[in-house]
Amino acid sequence: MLAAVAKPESASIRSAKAGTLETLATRSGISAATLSRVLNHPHQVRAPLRARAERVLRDAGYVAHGAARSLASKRSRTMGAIVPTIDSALFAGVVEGLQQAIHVGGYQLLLASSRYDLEQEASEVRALLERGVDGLMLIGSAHAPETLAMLRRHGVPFVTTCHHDATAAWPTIGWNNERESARIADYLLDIGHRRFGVIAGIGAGNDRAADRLTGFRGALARRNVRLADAAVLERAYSVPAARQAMAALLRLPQRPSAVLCGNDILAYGALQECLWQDLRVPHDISISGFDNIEMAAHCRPGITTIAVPAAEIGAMAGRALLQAQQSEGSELPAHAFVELELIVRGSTAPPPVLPRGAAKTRRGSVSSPTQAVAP
Amino acid sequence: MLAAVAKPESASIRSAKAGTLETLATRSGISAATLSRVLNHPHQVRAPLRARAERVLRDAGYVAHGAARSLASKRSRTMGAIVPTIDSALFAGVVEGLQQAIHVGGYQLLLASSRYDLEQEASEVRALLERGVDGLMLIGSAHAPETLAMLRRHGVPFVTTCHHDATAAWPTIGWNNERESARIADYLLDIGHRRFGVIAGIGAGNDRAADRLTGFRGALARRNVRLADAAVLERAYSVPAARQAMAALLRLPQRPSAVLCGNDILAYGALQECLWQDLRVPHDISISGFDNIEMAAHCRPGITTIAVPAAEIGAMAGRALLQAQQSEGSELPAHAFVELELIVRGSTAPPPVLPRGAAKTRRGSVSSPTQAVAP
DNA sequence: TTGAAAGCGCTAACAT
DNA sequence: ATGTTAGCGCTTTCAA
Repeated sequence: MLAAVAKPESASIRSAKAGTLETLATRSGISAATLSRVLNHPHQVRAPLRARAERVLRDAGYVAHGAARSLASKRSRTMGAIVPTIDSALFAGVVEGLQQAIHVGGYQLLLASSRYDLEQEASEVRALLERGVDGLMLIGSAHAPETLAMLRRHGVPFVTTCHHDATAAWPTIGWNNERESARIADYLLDIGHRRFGVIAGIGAGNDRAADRLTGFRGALARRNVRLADAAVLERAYSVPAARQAMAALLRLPQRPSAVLCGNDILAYGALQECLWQDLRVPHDISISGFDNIEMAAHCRPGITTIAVPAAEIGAMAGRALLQAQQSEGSELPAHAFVELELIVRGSTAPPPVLPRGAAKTRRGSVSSPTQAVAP
Repeated sequence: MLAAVAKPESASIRSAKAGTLETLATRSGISAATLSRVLNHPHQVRAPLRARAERVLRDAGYVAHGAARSLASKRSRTMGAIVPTIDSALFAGVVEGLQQAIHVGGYQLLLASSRYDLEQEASEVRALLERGVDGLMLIGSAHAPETLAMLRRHGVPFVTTCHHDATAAWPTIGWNNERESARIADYLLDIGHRRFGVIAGIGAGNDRAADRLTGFRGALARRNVRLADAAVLERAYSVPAARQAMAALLRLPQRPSAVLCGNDILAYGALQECLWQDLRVPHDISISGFDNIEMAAHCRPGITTIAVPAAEIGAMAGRALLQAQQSEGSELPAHAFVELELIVRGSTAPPPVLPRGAAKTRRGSVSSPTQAVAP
């Protein structure tokens, strides 16, 4: 079956009837300027005239012409956001929160995705700048030099989220990924683990993934726990990739008693692989995640993780951007630091007592808390 | 710490240096018209001049002013999309696919969410129309009359996805929810189930949810299987809501041997509740979903469901919208019908033989295949 | 092929 | 408080 894709009856972008302010002005006797004022600064128009104008507008079914409006007012009433991918529980939550927040200010959201590629991000920034966004939200601290240059030149207010960087020249809204992931590692160390594996996100162009890995490494190093290179795997955030990585870790001569994952997707995949191989989690092996996506709470066992308030982060970004509109050139609280919560679930427990584990321990020692995993 | 949200050094939306075509024209000796042509219709300008113009543009770091451009050309190079919520694996996938598809045409995505509210949707449609979107994607067939009226008046090309309606005056891209859900019900009937429970999405303002429920009902009716009112629950798409619903179903005097769920989130919650109550799935009870979100494949047992190619749906919508731009007023293939696949996983199996189930069967009959669940 | 000129529809000074 | 006027920066006839 063939049908037009809802084609206009007139070639014009707006139907002839729809009318411009000019049209309505001549037709109603109220000047276009007043009509415009009623739309933008209602209290500047005295009540009776305003009421009349409102009726005229409503009766005509008037819909403003955004482009003309932006051109004249230098504001698009549109905010931009660029995320690595929309198809992620974390970023979808952030975007949803952002869009709800700017919505209350009458703003719309121009959304793009960078696919974890900083060049792509730069190109999207340019595209959104061309569309005249009044503000912009980006993810993380790693950006192409060109991105920052364009942003600076245009002077568009922007914030970055899901990380924290007190030294950044712009506001950041989020948490310290390195510190938080160190926290999970510390927790596992505290309950006795000494042999670790890591399934991290791919660090290239992804500061959050890189920082989380750095956090894992740092925490272990501070407790003199060695982490072999072969026990650290970087993988794309997908369940199959994580399963494959976990399978590799399980093949290591010194099987880890705990596997730190860069996010919950990776943790979930790791968990599935263990269950598949009839390993008991957490009895045989502990697994931790990051983000606290819905699945982490609902799978069995639940995944020990760090809870990230995705929607709230987005909402904070939205409010900051909104605020930047009003306070033209004024100072704003920046670098919002978000406290995260460690959520302990069933995927982690103290390591097995390894009584018969002599074969796996280098010196056959049964309890050497600072003993590291061999390469 | 206080810091400006990346405030412009100049009050203007664009830095003084950035330059307009006019500026560049006087500065370079090439007219603004030619510069514009180089940007929009390069082949209309002879190579040498074009090359020079391109250098001028590049050296100046020229970034077009979208509003001015839209005003003059009557095209915004922007597509709109309104989904019930972004924070859903299905819609996130659709949006991601849509944005990738329009990206190849140089279009950006203006995204809004309706929160499953048709009035809200109408308001967002209006906002996007004001922003001058060149095309629009909506979800489903249920829309406020006002929504359709505005769309018609503006003549903006639009498509609706995730449903199929051959009678619609605009293109629809998707599948027949009623038919597909009937398919799942038929499958469960085929393997022997006769006592059903249903956990449906909330049908008000959500044609997909309503259609799926209709499909379940229809399939059972055609096989003369009764479905008690008490065995049909409508719930928001959330795991806790689904768990609560499943708990209610399990309390029914005639416990269902199979529970049809409106989507995978509901199925997942239902599954969790069963596991929680130490029921074996599918041995004691079968559960089915819809959408085939990632979790459905990876939980244990996996959820029997209908696979929806979310990203592909979005991409199809994007391509249709793109096509509508070029073929001004021409005919387009519409009502794309997408075939879905039934994926059988571990959450469904033939019903228990109920040998000792006399207490639960009204007439104590052991095998009455067409016997329905009592109210 | 290129340039000059006329808007696109609105907002914001500027008058009154 | 309201109307008149002058652009906003671009695209697109229209001339040359």
